Amino acid sequence: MSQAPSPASRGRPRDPRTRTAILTAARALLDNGGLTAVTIEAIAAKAGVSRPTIYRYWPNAPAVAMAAFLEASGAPAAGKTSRSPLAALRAQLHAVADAFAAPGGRSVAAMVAAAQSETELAKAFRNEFIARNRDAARLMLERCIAEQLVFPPADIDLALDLIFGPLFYRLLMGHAPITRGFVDQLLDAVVPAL
Amino acid sequence: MSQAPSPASRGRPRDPRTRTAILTAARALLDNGGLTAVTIEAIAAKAGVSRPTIYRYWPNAPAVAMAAFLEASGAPAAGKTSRSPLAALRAQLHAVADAFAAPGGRSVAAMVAAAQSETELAKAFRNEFIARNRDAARLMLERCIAEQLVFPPADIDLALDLIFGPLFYRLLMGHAPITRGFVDQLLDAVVPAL
Amino acid sequence: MSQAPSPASRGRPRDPRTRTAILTAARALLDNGGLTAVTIEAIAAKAGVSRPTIYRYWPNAPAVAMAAFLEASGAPAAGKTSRSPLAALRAQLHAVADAFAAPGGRSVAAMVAAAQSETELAKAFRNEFIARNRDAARLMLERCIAEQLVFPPADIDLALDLIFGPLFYRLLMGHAPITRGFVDQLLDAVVPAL
Amino acid sequence: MSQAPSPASRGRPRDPRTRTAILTAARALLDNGGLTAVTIEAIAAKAGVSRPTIYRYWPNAPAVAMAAFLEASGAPAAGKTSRSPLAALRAQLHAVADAFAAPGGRSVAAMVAAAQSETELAKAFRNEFIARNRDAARLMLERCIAEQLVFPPADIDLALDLIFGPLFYRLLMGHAPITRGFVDQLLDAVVPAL
DNA sequence: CGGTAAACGAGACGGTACGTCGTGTCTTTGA
DNA sequence: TCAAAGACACGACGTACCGTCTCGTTTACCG
Repeated sequence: MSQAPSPASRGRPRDPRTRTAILTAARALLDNGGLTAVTIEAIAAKAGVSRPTIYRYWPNAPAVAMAAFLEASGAPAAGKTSRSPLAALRAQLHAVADAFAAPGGRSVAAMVAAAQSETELAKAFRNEFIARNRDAARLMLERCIAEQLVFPPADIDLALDLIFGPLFYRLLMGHAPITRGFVDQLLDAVVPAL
Repeated sequence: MSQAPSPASRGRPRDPRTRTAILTAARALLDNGGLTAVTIEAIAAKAGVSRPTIYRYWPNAPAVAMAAFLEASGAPAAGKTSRSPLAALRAQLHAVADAFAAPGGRSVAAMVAAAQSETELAKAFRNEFIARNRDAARLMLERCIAEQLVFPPADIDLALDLIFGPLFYRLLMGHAPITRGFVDQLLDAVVPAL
Repeated sequence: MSQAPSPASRGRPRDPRTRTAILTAARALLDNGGLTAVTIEAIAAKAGVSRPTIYRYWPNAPAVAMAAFLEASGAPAAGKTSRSPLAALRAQLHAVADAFAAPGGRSVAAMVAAAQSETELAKAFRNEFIARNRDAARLMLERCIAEQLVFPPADIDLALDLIFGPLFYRLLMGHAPITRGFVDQLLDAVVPAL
Repeated sequence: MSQAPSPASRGRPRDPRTRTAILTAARALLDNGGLTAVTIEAIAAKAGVSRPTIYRYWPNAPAVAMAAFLEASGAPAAGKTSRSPLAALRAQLHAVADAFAAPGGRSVAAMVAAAQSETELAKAFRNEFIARNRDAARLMLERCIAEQLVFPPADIDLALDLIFGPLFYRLLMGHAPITRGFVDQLLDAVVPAL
């Protein structure tokens, strides 16, 4: 009966604990059980939240899983700037390798899989997780170039593909383990190629 | 009361058309709709076969999909031996790139995804599809080494990871297209690194 | 600590248009779609009113429907006193028959149905709608008796049951139409029986 | 792979206990709780049957309730033929009155209500329950006429409306109890009117 | 005239039930 | 013995309303 031109929030505000509870539950389910365990039903039960509430936040189960995954996989530990950029890059990739090798690494693979069926998820995964890793590595590479530790490559994106490609390849195929030694070999082979 | 227990087949033999019909239907569903479209229900309807029959051949839907995929992705076209092994390797990878870029490439990604949740599928995919590609490439590489076209690398499997990794990386992330130019750049960077 | 609970209104008075809007919307939904279409959600949307507001007026959806129905089914048109009371009674029942036969008649049936599950509604329906019709007819009957047009029946309530019973029976069972001819036959049979 | 022109049943036959279990559970829920208690969920739980199974038999909850009701309200006890047909009619109506007055009478009202929203249910209720009662009464009436106990009425269906209408009217409105005395009064008024 | 109390809209939230889909198993009949 | 048809329990889906609540805003009255 009266108008409602309020610019900012209208209605009852969302309880911030709801969102957190959902994502925490989803993350836990993802870590055990993998992607198929992340059902709306299970999340609702574990988070103590009703199913419709989850749908108020995300459109379906994989979307929740992706959100939980991205939230959890925060910013990659920033390489210490004190070290040489080449050492920093190596350290950074070691961190990625560790993450992939750890039980949580299965989640990464699961999210890659999930991103195959829905464009929205693919975009989110690419723009958040993938871009995050690439950007960090790109920064290091550019510092190396600036300090003339490596020869400027024709295409820095190709260089990033050369570095990350084999890592994900091993993660997803599982034909060989992802060790620190593997990362070292990888860098030793790629860096001179630039 | 019962006669000779014929050592081989007992009772009504399996109609070979059944198996074919199932795989054909599964393949069709995989190509449109992707992995989620490959349901036992849909296969049964499309193949004109009952659901229990499918279960008599495979344990679940992803397994049928994988079988259909592997059956369809036959042996990679053998590189002409007349050419230089390096050119043959390049030609082979061009073929892979073409396959990945084609609509069927989505199926490859789908199967990678499917292989994440079940060990059995992962093994099948690795031992058939991945190994097939790697073995073909390994053969070429070894010929190159034999003809002293490339320096013998410390680890030939690492070399294969360097080659195939970026290809799958692009396929699965979709952050950049998989062109023949990309393959050429890739080889130009990797080969001298060996 | 708390002062006089001012007997009359405190705070902002209710906007009279709110009540009207809700009842109008409920009535419209009742007429199409029937009772199941009368949901709080739909009323709120149609009336441009928030859901809690409706609950401030009535406890649940059927109650709103009943209120809307009773409000709409105003007093039965008073029979002209100039005519003979018997003719007036007949005219009155013709009006009821017309109302039942009209599309709005479905609402009557719907409210009978609604009254089955909740005592409160049953009481309201009985005391308002049923009583209204019975009282009007009783008045006419008593006039007939006073004017010695009919023999004084033992039980006037039974007489009313004899008159209204078949009408509602046909309305609710739908095994035969409710025509004016039916009303005439009904009266012709019942009146001499008294 | 082969055609299926088998005339009789194909596939696994329905377990007859399933149907019974569902109807029994529905009937129990209907008797306590009324129509709103008859939810597919509750039936499934009580009958130890899965929800989809129920949907394989009936399209929705009211339909199950109706089926349960009709199954339970078997044939009306046939009046002893040894008595006079008038006495038999009276006895039959006494039985109906008893049924209406008993707790199960609420179910009858509930089914009348349910029949208001769906044509299919209305038809079933009319053709089974209503017709059953009417036919039994019609038979008695016709015998009375044959034995010249009552004057042949112009319209026997109207006579049935006169008899059953008030009964249902009281059942549904609840403004007065349904006693045997009421039935007697009813007959005493209606029979001479014919 | 300014404080207070209620009306009101918006929307979050936990529930319950819905009707559907797909799964994997089992039980028949028929080839 | 294979195969087709279909019954069945199970689990999850995504949706619709429910009734309650917590806000922010509005509007009257009353001190």
